[in-house]
Amino acid sequence: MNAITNPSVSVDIVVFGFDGSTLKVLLVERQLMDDGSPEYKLPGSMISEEEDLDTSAKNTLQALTGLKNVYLEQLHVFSNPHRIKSEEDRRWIEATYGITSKRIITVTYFSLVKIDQSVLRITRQGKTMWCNVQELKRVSFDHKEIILKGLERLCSNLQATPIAFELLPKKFTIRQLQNLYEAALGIDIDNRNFRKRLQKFPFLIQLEEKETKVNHKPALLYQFDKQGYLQEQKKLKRFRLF
Amino acid sequence: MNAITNPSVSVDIVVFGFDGSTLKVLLVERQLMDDGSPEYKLPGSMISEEEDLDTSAKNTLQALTGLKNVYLEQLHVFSNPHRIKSEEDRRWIEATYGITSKRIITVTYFSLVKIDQSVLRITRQGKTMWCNVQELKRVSFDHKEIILKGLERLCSNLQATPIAFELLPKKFTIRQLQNLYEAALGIDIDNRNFRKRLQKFPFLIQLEEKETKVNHKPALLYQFDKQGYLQEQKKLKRFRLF
DNA sequence: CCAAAAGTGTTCAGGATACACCCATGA
DNA sequence: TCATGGGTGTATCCTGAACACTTTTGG
Repeated sequence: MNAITNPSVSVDIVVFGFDGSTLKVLLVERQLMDDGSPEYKLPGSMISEEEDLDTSAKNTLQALTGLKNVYLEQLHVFSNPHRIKSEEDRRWIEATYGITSKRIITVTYFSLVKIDQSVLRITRQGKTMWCNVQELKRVSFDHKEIILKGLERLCSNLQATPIAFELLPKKFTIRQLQNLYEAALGIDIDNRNFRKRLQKFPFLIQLEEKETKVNHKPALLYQFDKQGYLQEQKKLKRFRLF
Repeated sequence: MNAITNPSVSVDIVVFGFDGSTLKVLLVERQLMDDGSPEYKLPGSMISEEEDLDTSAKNTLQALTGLKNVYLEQLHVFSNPHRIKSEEDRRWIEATYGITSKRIITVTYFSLVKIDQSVLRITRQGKTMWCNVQELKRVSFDHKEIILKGLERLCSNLQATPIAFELLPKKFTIRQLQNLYEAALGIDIDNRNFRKRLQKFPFLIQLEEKETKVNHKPALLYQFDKQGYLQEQKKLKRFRLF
């Protein structure tokens, strides 16, 4: 990171991904001093004095995971003066950033990525891991609380905006979209009614292509017309996908 | 404010009030050095190292305006390294807080109060003013941008949660509630349909009392059953008021 | 008795839900 | 030819929108 570091403010990013059936969150390995057992935390870092926080979050994410051009929005500020509890956490911060300040305020970000082969290659290079959201165990600091806040945001955004397409591959099937809603919101959706609803959403482009190599009737592939959506969105009312 | 001040983080609070027909935002006077002409800003201050930010916001609001026990939630972080532009602003900050740091990150809060006689008495003691949201002129720093963010939040909260009652007096009429929605969202609502919708909302208590001293048919007064709502809210689905 | 806002019901169109069978492909 | 998930239509219910007149009070 460049130039002067602000010793009391950090950014942490909750990155969600979807592999077609389950929701994942991206964690990075934290080197522990004592025993060698690995522990995981959210990607994050102290901020530079010369960047706004959106930029800090973007740069941090790229530095730690190689991800860029991903969806990113501010989530919440966590500021409890005692949010860094353990001696171990304190020592890790000192060793990593040379900072001994007792109190660090973290501004958290909410991010979504399409998990495809290139993303898997990139994220495997760093010491990162895609963890199933249902099976989170130990995460460092108060990062579990932050992830829960991210999940809330995911649910409300899924219902208010066409954010789902940030999690799906460019070309996707209706079933994948439905699986995403079902997994994230924890609900069952009637497939026929879901398709009917999608017919009224004007920014889904049906492609000529179909799935291949599946041993059942291959599904048609679709694409989200993001350009069209961004243009119309200002003028028109809100389009709800679900 | 007590103890150590963090020189790079502040809180600013957007307080909305409703006088029965128009939406207001609370501003405090800023003493200018040069000419004596008053300028207004949002209530806010630098933070103490010993408080979480919710507490800082609460205390700041009480210190500057006398308001307490009001609705308060985190709004957004404004962090542009050049958000403090003018020399005048810089000098004001140095004179007020003794801080010369170039960059201040502000964590903003969204707040709602019921404007009644006692609130008017309290807020008139400080150098504060309730400004009509439609008629905002000069406000200091980037506070206009912050107020606009607050307005967005107000609109989405009004549609998602029963937050309207934080802006109305304890006992209110249906018409006041409708006026609030119309003013904040900038829409017209059919009164009959509005009343029908309210009948399905289980936490409105119709009182025996009526308006007095109006030279037309007096309206029945209602109260929001906040206790009941808070209890049921967890178990049940979301109640949408509008 | 007049002015002003309160309060009240019905009709209609569009959206949400529930539900069962045939189709295309790989193995 | 079988197993697997893809894709389709209809009937019913519910919700939201449009719309006009009578009632109660103060002056």
